[in-house]
Amino acid sequence: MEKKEIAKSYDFKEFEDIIYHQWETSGYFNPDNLSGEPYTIMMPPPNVTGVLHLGHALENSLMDVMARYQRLLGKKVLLVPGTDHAAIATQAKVEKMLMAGGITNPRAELGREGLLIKVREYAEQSKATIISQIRKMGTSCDWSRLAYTFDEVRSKAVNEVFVRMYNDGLIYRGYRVVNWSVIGQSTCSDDELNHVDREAKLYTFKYSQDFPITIATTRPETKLGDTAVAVHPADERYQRFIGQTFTVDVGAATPLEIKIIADESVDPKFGTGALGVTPAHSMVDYEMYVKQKTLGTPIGMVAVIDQFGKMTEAAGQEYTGLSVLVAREKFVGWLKEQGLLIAEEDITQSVGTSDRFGDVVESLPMTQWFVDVNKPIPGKDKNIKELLIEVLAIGHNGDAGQKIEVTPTRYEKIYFNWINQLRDWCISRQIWWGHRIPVWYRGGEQYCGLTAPEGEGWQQDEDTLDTWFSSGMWTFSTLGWSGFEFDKTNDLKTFHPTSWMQMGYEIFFLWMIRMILMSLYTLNEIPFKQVYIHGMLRDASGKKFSKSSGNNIDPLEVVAQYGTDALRFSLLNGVTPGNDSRFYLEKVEAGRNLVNKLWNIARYITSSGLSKVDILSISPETLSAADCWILHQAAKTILQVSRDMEACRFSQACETLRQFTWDDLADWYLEASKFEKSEAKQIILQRILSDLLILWHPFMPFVTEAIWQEMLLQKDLIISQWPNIDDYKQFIVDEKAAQFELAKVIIIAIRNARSEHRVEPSRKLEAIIHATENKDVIINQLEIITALRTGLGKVEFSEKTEKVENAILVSIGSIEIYLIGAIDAEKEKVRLEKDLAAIIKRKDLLSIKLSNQEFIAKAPAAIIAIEQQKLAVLRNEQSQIEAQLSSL
RNA sequence: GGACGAUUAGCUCAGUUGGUUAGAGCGCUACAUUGACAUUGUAGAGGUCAGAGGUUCGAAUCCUCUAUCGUCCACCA
Repeated sequence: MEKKEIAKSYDFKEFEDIIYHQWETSGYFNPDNLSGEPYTIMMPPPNVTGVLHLGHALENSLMDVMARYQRLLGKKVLLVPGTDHAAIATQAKVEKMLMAGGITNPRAELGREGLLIKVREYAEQSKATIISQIRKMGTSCDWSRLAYTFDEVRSKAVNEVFVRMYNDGLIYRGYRVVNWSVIGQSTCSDDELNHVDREAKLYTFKYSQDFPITIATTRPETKLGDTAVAVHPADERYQRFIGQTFTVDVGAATPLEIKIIADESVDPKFGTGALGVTPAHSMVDYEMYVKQKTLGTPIGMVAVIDQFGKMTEAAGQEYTGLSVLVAREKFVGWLKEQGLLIAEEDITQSVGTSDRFGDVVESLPMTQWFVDVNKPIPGKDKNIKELLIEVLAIGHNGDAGQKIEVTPTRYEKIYFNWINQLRDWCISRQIWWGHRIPVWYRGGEQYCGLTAPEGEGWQQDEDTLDTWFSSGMWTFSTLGWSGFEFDKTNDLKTFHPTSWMQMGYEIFFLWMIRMILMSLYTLNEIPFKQVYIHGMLRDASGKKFSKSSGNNIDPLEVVAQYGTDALRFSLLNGVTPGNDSRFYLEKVEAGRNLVNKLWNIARYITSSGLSKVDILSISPETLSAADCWILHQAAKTILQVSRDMEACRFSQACETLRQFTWDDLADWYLEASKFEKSEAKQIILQRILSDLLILWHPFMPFVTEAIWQEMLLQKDLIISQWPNIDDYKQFIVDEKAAQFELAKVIIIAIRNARSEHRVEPSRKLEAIIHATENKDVIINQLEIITALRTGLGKVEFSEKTEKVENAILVSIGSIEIYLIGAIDAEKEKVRLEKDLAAIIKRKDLLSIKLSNQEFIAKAPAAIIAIEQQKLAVLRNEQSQIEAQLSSL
C-alpha cells in the first residue's frame, strides 16, 4: 500500500478549517440526517455586544464535548447555535460608542428609528464575528437551525407568550417602586444591580423640635418625601407613639404627615432604632407601605425625585429642580440652622449600581409591567413560585421524570433559597432596542394583542421587554415554537424538553429560573433535564478577565498559536463543575504536547502499514503478557471514561485518557512492541488506536479526525461508534496482565538501583516481560523475592535472544525479562549483577511494592466487572427516566 | 447578618460517593539523545491533606468547632 509522508508533528493549521468544512457539508451536524434517540442542547446564546471571550470558548467546549459524546453513542444530536440581542447591554454599548464619537445625546439626536439603525448595524456585525468564532472552536452545531432572540420567529414567540400571560392575568401593569438608572433612563431588575461599597455620611436628626423620635439617614433629601417613622413593635422607647400621626414642616410643598408605625424588620439596635419611611424612594420602605395598605392603615407616598435625578415640585419650591446632591446639602444646611441635626458620622454603605450603565440606581415609583409570581396560573392552581420549587424538588406535577437535575447539586440549595425571596419580575425597560411591549393605548383604553387594534388613534407602549423575557423562551423558541398553530412542530415534539443545558453560575438564577418559568407556563414541560453549572475563568493570578483590567485574552489568538484542540483541552482539564479555574498558556502548551503525542503514537503505529485483520481473529492464547495487559488497560479506560462522561466529570475523563495514552500506551506498550514484534501486536495497536481516537474525539475533535482520515484512512469519525469493551473481554487473562504489572515494578526497581549506583545505563535500556508459554504461571511473590534476595538458581543470564540483538535475558521465577539495547552484553551482565545486589539491599522497598502487586494480580477481571456494573447503573437510571417520559 | 464554597507538592489543581503506600500537569534536579515524538525519554527531590477535637477496624474524604480566603443573597435606615 502506498503511504504518503506524514509530518513529524501535528500541524493544526493544515487541518482545522478543512475538517470543519467537511463536517458541515457532511450533514452530520443536522440531526435530520441521524437516527437514534434524540439528544438536545441549546447553546446559551452569546450577547451581540462584541466578540467572544474565553468564557464563551469554555462554554463551546463543554457543550460540544457533550454533543459529540452523545453523537458517538448513536443518538440523534441537536445542538442549536444562536445569539442574544441583549437589549440593555447592546444599546448601552452602542450609545457609549456613539458618545465617544461625538454624539452627546444619541437618543435625542438620532431619535428612536435612527438609534435603532445604529444598534442593528452593530448587532449584525457582532453576530457575524461571533458565528465565525463558534466555527473556529469546532462546535458541532446545526447551522440550519441558527436562531437569534430578536429574529422573526423568536419575536413572534415573545409576543405570543406576552399576550397569553396578559390574558391569564399573570402580566400586569402597576405603579410600583422600581430600580431606575438615571444615566440609562431605564429600569433595572434586582438581578441587574451590582452592589458596591462607598463612603457615606449618616445623619441623625429630628423632623422638628417637638417631634418625639430621632431618626438617622444617609439620604436626607429623600426625607422630604417621608410619610411615616417605623419602629420595632417591641421597642419600649417608642411603643406609646405607634399609631399616632404628626405633622411637620420641613420645607416640602406640603407639611409632612408622619405616622408612627410598627415593623418587625426594624433593628432596634441600629442607629436610633427608628427609621424614616420614604415609600417612594426605597424598596424596603415601599414594602412597608404595601404592608400598611393591606393592614388597612395606609400611609402616604410622595415622590420627591424624578426620573432625571432631580427634585420634584413635591419636594417644595426651594428644592424643585435641584439635583439630589445639591438638595442633600441644602436640606442638611437647613437642619443645622434649625438645630435639628444631632449627629453626622462617616460610614461605609453598600449601594446598588446599574450593571450596564454604572450609575447608582434611584428607587422611584413608576408605572411598569410585571410578571406576577404569586398569582395562581389559571388551570394549574399553582403559582409560578410553587412551580419553580416543584420542578427541582420532586419534578413537575410530582413526576420524577420531569425533575431537573443540577450539577453540582449544591446549587439546588441556593436555588430554593433564592426562589423563596423571589419578587414580581419587572419586565418593562425604557430603552428602544428590544421587543416592544404588545400593548396599545387610546384615551383610557388598553389593548393587548399580537397586532395593533383596528381603529384610529391607538398608541403602542413605548417600552421594550427585559431581555430575559425572550431568552427565557430559548429552549423552545429555537425549535420553531411561535404560537398556537406551531405548537406541535416536529422539532418541538422530538427535541423538547432538551437534554442538557450548561451555564455559568453568574447567570444561574437570572436565566435558569426564567427558562423554567416560561417553559412550564407555555408548554407545561420542563425546559431541560440536566443543568451543568460551570465556574468562571480567571487569569493566571486569579483575577477576573475584564476589559478594564486589560487582561483579556482573545481565544482566536490562542487558537492561532496552539490550535483549537489544545485550547479545548486546557479549558476542560483540571476543571470541576461550579468552580472557577485559572487560564494560563502553560496549560495550553500541555494540551498541545498531548495532541502532538497522540499524532506521533498514530504515526508510529501506522508507519508499517495497516493490517486488515480484526482483533477478534486473534487467538487469546498467543498473546504475551504485554498484549494482555494493554488490552486490559484499554478496556478499563473505556469503562472509566464512559462513566466519567455520564456523570459530566469531563476533567476526570481527560485525565484517565491522558494517563492511558501517554503512560500505558506510549511509554510501556509501544516501547515493548519495538522489540517484541508480532502480528498480533500490530492488530492490537491498530484497534486500540482506533478506539482511542473515538474516546478523544469529543475533547480534541480536529486532531482525532485528521489521524482518522490521514493515517487510518477511514471516514466519518464524528458518527462512528463509542467503543464497547465486549471485544476486549475474551483477551483479559488475570495472570498475564498481572505479570506485566509485576514486570513494570521489577524494571523500575532495576532502574532505581542503576540510578543509585551511578551506573551508566546503556543506551535505551528497556525491558519486557515475556510470559512463559504453555505453562500455568502462578504469580508467587515469595518466589520472586527469594530469587532476588539469593540470586540463586532461578536467576539466569544469557547472552542473546533469537529475537533481538544485544539483549540479555533474565529469568526471574517464571518470568523472563529481556534487557534490550546493551552494547556490550558481558559488561551489562556485570552491571546487572551489581544492580540486583542493590535491589536485594533495598528489599524493604521491593517487598512493599510486590505486596502491592498482590492486589493488582487479583484485580483485572474483577475491576472490569465492577466498572461495567457502575456504568450500567448510570446508564440505566437514565434510560428509566427516558422510558417514563415517553410513556406520558 | 444569612447561605455556599475553598484551604492537598514550589505553582495550578484532581482525588468517582470512607479502604492497602495521597495523584496529575507545569516548574525544579540529574541523566539520556541519529527512526513515532525534544512539542522527547528515564529517574529524582518535594506533602503533618489549614488547625483542634470526634465517629470508625480504617478519615484528605463523614460530624463539631476554630482560622484564613472567596462568592452569592440580604442589608446598615
